[in-house]
Amino acid sequence: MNLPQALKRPTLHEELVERLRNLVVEDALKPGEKVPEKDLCEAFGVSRTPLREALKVLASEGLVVLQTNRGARVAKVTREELEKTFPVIAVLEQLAGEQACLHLDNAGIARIQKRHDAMVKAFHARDRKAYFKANQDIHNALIEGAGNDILETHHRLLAARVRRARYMVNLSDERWAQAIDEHEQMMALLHARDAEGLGLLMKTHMMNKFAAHIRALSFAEEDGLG
Amino acid sequence: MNLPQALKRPTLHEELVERLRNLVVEDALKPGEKVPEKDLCEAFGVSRTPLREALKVLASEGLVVLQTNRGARVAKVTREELEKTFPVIAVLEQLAGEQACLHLDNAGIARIQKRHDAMVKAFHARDRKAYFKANQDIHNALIEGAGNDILETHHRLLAARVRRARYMVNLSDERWAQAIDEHEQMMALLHARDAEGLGLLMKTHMMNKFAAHIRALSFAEEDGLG
DNA sequence: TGACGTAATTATGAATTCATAATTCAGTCA
DNA sequence: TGACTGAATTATGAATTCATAATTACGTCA
Repeated sequence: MNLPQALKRPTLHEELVERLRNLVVEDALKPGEKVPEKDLCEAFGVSRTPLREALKVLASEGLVVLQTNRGARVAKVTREELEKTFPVIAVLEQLAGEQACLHLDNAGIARIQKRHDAMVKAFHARDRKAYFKANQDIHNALIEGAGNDILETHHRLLAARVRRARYMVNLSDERWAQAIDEHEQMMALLHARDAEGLGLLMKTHMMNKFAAHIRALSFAEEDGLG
Repeated sequence: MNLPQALKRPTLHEELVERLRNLVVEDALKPGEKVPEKDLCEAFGVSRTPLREALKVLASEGLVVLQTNRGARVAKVTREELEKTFPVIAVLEQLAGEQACLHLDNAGIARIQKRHDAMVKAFHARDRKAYFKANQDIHNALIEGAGNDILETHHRLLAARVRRARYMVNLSDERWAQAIDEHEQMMALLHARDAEGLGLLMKTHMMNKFAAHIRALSFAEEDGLG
């Protein structure tokens, strides 16, 4: 029998970690900006203690940077950091791809296929927002499909740090088409349950994504937006 | 010019994270045990506030588990968790091996060779403790050699969670000899700067290590020590 | 006018306090 | 004796307070 774990009520600091993380990822708190402790306390209606606890956790995740006696700032996502983060995400996705092939049942694969179809539809409709969302869903589903929560946790931590950057670049039509093509191949390999193949493809897919981002970032920097 | 980053004095909670982490990794606080908030406050001579902040961080690292209104316990390292953690460490080491080949200069490789020699010496002297330390040093040096602090951070987080388990198993003579052999090959590939080769070997090396641990753990469980 | 030094203000780290949930323990009754 | 009840104790989460570092505002002098 599967007894429910001693039920877990949330504490303030846990909720705050969630909500602050969202503020950062959704760009309500911008990189480099100070995290206004007092204002946030008022906004959330809590005292400083749980909020500060939450900030410590976010700092350990790398989403904010703490400066002694000078409070917290939202971490900047530098190009250098992207260059270090993407390869790590890539190998985690590779592992996820391999494991997903082994662990997912047919129903699980069908669910991913559905999302894939939605993504292709968004591509043809040139709906970038829907595409982005579906894409994210697929990757998350594959990670989940690996059935390894340690892998999932670390992937999530890393993905959170670059997600903001990923919202900002609007990929070129070429890259977009290429990405769709890669995803088609991924689905084929998943259906064939070619673990090694899917792993390798997911890694290169991620590195291609990365290269596109760096390129886009270069243009942005030239335009003085970096 | 390379300006020093706004110099960073440590805060109490940061020091406490360090010291508590050590207590857990070095097995002074045992898995499943309650973390005695009050005692630790007295021992460290601090109030509960910074200590609790530190516990939140450790919880986000997975070293302790928080239960609402029931305090913190040292996380148990179950076999299931080992089974999920090792593959992730393995792919991170693979990446590290690849990158280290590309980034390390000759001096860096020489430093690792020195540690390797020390490890081989400890092996011949059958000094398990010295071997374990040298082994750890080598792996850490290779990770560092990759020159990717994101990779390093996540490797450290994962390694911390299994280190305790790794202290406990005493590897068989066969496995020990095999490990030495694998390390000899690693050095050869590093000198040859065969990035792909070293990456693959480090991955399988880690998975072999893992298999040996699981075997040892099985015997321990049969002996009723699990 | 503008750079410098100093006082006032604010923000931060950490200790303390407070309300409440969990645990312990004594007492009761079957 | 042993399971149950409820009061006493303790531990925990969160608010508040306090000391000090950082920042801002202001006044002085070149």
